[in-house]
Amino acid sequence: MDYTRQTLIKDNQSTFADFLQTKGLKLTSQRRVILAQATGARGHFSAEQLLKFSKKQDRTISKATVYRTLALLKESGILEEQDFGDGKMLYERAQGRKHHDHLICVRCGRVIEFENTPIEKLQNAEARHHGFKVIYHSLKLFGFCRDCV
Amino acid sequence: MDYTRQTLIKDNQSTFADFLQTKGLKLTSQRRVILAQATGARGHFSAEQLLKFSKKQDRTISKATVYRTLALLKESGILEEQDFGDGKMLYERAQGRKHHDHLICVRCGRVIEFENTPIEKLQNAEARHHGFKVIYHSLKLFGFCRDCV
DNA sequence: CTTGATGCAAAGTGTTTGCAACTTA
DNA sequence: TAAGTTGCAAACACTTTGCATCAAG
Repeated sequence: MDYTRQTLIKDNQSTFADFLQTKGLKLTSQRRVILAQATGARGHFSAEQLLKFSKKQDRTISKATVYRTLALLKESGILEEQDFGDGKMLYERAQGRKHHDHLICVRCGRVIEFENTPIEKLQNAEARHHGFKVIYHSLKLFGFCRDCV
Repeated sequence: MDYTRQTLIKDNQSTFADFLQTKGLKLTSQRRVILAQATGARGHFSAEQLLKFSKKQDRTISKATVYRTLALLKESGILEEQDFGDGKMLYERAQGRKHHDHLICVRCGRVIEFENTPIEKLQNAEARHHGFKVIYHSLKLFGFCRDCV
């Protein structure tokens, strides 16, 4: 784990602590474990996977607590929720990362991230044309990745 | 209902009949009713709504049959399934219509459709850059519509 | 008359919630 | 020690499925 990664996790910790304090909520040992696992994970993960990882550190952590903490991590901007259409939500680290969209391989499930400013500009122009104010968007390209074509 | 609409519905009927025949499936009275309601509906509708409409024509039609028929209508290309993130799938007529994307108002739920070729071109270029072959895509812009800003 | 389709209710899936016991601040 | 948090199991919402009966071809 490199320096940047360490720094980001540190940021995540204080962001979450501040978020909880501001809302009069408590930083429990379970929340600490779940935060650590969520921000330490690479790529996209499900609630079920997060539960599994968290249980390795504290076997008493429950599914309910994972879901409740996931909601807080989303609300605080530390995680972002993604729906790739496979019936369950996936999560990824959001804080300190730029917005990006996804290419999803329908065969192997691989997810590739990309940023494309020209597309975003055109999206905004399109929205403006309809008198629409965009808050967030979701662009997913489904198909075959290099290895699955 | 105008001439074009009539023609489209006719197309839907023969498409579905052909589809079923090719697969050795049967065109039942329930399927006829559900097809008619699905292709006659305007805009986006849920399985539950389709069941409600279909029951008006034949009160014995069941939820299970609606879901099973919906799968066939999707497979035959007559309907397209959309997930606007409200916990249930929505459907829209697809046959004979151009591909389009959606603006979704997070306050009133209104859905605006748009076509944007330049965006699609950029998407394909982006995919190509990753050695990715796109089969289909989903672009949704969430925000406030003109009346909800 | 054979094979697929139907309605019903039960099962499934991922997620949320009520509650009594327990921690954090 | 007050107020939020936890684990558990039950509840939820949507969708799917097993099965005996029914109907299309």
